[in-house]
Amino acid sequence: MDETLSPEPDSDVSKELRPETQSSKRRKVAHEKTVVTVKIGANVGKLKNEGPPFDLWSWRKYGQKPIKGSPYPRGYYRCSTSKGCSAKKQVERSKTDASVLIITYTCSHNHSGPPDLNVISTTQQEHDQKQEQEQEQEQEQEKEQEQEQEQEQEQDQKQEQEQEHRKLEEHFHYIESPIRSSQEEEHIFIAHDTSFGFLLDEKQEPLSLSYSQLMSFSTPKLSEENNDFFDELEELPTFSSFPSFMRRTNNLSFGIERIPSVPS
DNA sequence: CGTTTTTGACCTGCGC
DNA sequence: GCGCAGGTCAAAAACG
Repeated sequence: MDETLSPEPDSDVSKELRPETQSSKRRKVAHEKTVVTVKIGANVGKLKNEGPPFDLWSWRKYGQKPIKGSPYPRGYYRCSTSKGCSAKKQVERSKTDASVLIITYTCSHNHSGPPDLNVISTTQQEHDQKQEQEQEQEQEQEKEQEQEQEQEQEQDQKQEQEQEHRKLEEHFHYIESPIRSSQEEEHIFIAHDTSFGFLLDEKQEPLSLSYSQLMSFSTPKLSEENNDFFDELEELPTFSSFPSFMRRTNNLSFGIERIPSVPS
């Protein structure tokens, strides 16, 4: 409003704009910071706009900024499930690996959790194994991408729905590893997935995490063909589109039929 | 019509 | 003290 347009030199003005005094803690103190690294396959490109709402939360995008050193911009999302919810998340692509999405969650939800969430706890064994697998997969990532691009067109959607189930369990790994980049608690969830764009089935069994983790875990989805697409546009996909369908239907059956409107 | 996305501008924190 | 980068807000546009 006026304040924004004509900010007075006085520092008081800024406070009026942000009654929550977040201005001071905005950068310094981030309540709970959870970093989620999601590895996605090229398959995701299929479901252009809708990925599986892992977290089942509704996110509203409120900003986007190009990040220094990264070819991809960072998207800022806010929880729209509840008005007073201060949960936020930042979604950006790894500068080195376009197939890796880095989602940073801040603050927790004030309201009750999403409808259905199955709980699974990742064991340390998995944790270790995943880390090793991760490294291997990273190397294979490039190969996979090429292969997937071809396969994705051939694969049948119906089959995917069934296969997804298994794939999720096999390929989707969430690794929680505490990292100390700051004083806050940070966890890294690394999700290896070669075909995730369907876990939101009615079954909802595939994606399972400890509730507290899932609480802030969301699944972004790529749009379009991915790499090329982003390379050109240099922008992140907006995975926050699922809120709309979420609210309307219970079964979360989003448009698998949705065909990427990518110019052939 | 209501909600969400987009986009530019503004503000704050940090480093030099 | 200045400049840079990141983060948020708000108005307009787009979409369902």
